[in-house]
Amino acid sequence: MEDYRTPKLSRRERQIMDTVYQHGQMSVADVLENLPDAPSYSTVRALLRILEEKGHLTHQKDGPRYIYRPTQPRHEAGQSALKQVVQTFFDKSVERTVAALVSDAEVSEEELDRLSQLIEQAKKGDSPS
Amino acid sequence: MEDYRTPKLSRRERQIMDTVYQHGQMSVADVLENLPDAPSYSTVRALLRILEEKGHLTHQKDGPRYIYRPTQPRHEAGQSALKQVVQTFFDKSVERTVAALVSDAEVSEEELDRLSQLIEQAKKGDSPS
DNA sequence: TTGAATATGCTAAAATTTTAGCACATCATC
DNA sequence: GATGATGTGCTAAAATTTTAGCATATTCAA
Repeated sequence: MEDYRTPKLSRRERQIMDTVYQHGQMSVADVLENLPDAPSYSTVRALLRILEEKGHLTHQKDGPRYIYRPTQPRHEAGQSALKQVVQTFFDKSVERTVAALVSDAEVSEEELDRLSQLIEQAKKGDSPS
Repeated sequence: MEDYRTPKLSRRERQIMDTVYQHGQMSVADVLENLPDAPSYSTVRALLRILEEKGHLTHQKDGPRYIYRPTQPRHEAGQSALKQVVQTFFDKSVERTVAALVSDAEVSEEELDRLSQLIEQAKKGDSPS
């Protein structure tokens, strides 16, 4: 599946994809509300149609209205987005990236504990190649 | 400073900013080489000029040519980009984000150790609010 | 010091993106 | 089963982005 962050989407298209990923699924009205510099209803519909044509969204009917969802699973798109950031800003280093994440403050003591556990698990569980 | 990932940059502009952040600083020719679907030399120059106008890049002369650098420090832009991804794909949870990072595999045993240390330091060092 | 190579400055056309609006469908309710 | 509210389908104009090209400056080496 194509990463929607590859440079094939326009500004508005990307905005919309981000919102939809964040919310899981959305009606046209939902998207409109969550869009910066909100354009018109028509506009949003047009963009959603285009994104569906390109294969990034699907919709299903919910009574009278369409509900849109991403076609690519969220965790997959997330991995891909993350990878991009790691590559662009952190020299492909997971370590540096985590450092940035925990230095951002607002990470509680508890969360740090859970992070420790997380990493311990990773040490055991994963393929020790 | 404005985040260059806010929806104010066009597709090409964002491509260029990413490359420049990744490389630190670049000449026009450098950028051209590193751009997907490479356009013409003129095109790249035009885009760089625009990005400079918008305040995202500066240039200095290196002999005959211009060398471009981001105006916003890399670590700052990185934080900001990271934040966006965390928000969009990981419910604003640092924990989930780190989980995704270490589950991507290709994280060596050693690196996991360093991550442990990193977190231990964070526990001590940071403001224990 | 002159010429070739390699830069940038600037302008305008082509292509794409973004937007709005009209026509028609569907739904809920009175 | 009319009617108002709220949907979508489709088309085309406006705005922006993306591109290329010509003119001019600078550098470097013979």
